[in-house]
Amino acid sequence: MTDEKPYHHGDLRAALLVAAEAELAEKGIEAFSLRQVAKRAGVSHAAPAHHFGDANGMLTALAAEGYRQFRAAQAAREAVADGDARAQLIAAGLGYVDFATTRPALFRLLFGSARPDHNDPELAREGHAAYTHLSDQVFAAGGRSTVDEAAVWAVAHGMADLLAMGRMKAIAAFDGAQRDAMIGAVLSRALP
Amino acid sequence: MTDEKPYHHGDLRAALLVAAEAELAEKGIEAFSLRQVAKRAGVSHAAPAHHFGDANGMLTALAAEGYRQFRAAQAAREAVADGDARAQLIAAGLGYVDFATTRPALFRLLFGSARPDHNDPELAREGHAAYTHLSDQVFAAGGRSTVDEAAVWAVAHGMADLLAMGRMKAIAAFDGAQRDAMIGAVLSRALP
DNA sequence: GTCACGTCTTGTCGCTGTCAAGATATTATT
DNA sequence: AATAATATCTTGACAGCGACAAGACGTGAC
Repeated sequence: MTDEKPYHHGDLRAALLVAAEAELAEKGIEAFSLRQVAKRAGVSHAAPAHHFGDANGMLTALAAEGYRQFRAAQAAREAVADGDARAQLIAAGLGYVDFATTRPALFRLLFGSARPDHNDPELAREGHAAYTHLSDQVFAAGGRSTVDEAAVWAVAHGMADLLAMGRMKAIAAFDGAQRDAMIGAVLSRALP
Repeated sequence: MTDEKPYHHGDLRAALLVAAEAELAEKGIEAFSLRQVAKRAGVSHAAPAHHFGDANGMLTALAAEGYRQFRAAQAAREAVADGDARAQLIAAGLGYVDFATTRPALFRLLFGSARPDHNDPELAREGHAAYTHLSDQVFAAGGRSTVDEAAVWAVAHGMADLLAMGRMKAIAAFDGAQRDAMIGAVLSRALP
């Protein structure tokens, strides 16, 4: 670690993002406070402004990081799944749900908040990469139309969102292999 | 209308809910302000407290009203659809999406916000009624398992959420009958 | 060694939600 | 009918918030 503290405080931008994710996970997006993030990182309340502009800028940067974690969650499932295209698609869907249930506040930041600026170049790039990954897998697994794409995405996203919000109790009641099997069964229907 | 103005100002509770819905639709839930709602209704900033307790209490009452509109949107589609159980289920799904796209902020209040208190008796009752309606239709249309229920709900909710947030551009690009046909095709896959 | 620049702090502003206290209008009691 | 009790609404205050301005501080360039 040679370039760890290039300036006064260290790599404050990265430290603020870590603090922001923790704050978001604890309080939820509707109680997210920029000043609390600054306090958690041990800096003054105006320090974040220089790195992110304003609070939405900080959430935009956090969302970009969130998309990387989102794709990592899918990659983790794909790595332990069978190699055929259909199994890989199911794995990606399970990773989609994994991310939503283990990091619900971050998931809502990505898909259910108006605060991140999705026109920001970095965020747009990460979001597009996530979409492209799913889309590619749909076509690799035999999908041929926009409807195929929409169906797979809708199923994965719907389960992810409902489980993240604690609404789908019929499935949330299970865990482990049973739960994966149920989610996989639902995902399977999207692509005939 | 004999009992329209039983007290000082009139039926302030109802007037506040109307103002709150307008405010929510214009500003979104993340910029929702109780004081702005009071100003819109022409009362002091502390007037809402007596009727709703606090801001979350007001959003709880608004969410209960939202669930009634949610079911009304489904009923409107069902009324003009064929009578067989499967067509009725598709219609309910189309109504689900209609509500999300025509009232996105209210939809997010119901399904994507931590602010309404879902343990509130009225809200719990309305939410349960909405769930029961969809569940009944799934079984009427031949569904037999928890997976059938989850699949239909996930598809409808996923499309609704993604369209409400403006994410599913492939389908948002269409409108009218074409759009209904695509959404209906996606819904159809959930129940084999 | 001095200057310019990037980084962070302090202080201030208007706005927010909540609480306390008081004013006003309706209803109940006698 | 007069008075008491209660429900409704207003005013005023408080701490916390995001944003902005000004200044202090450390770093690197020349």
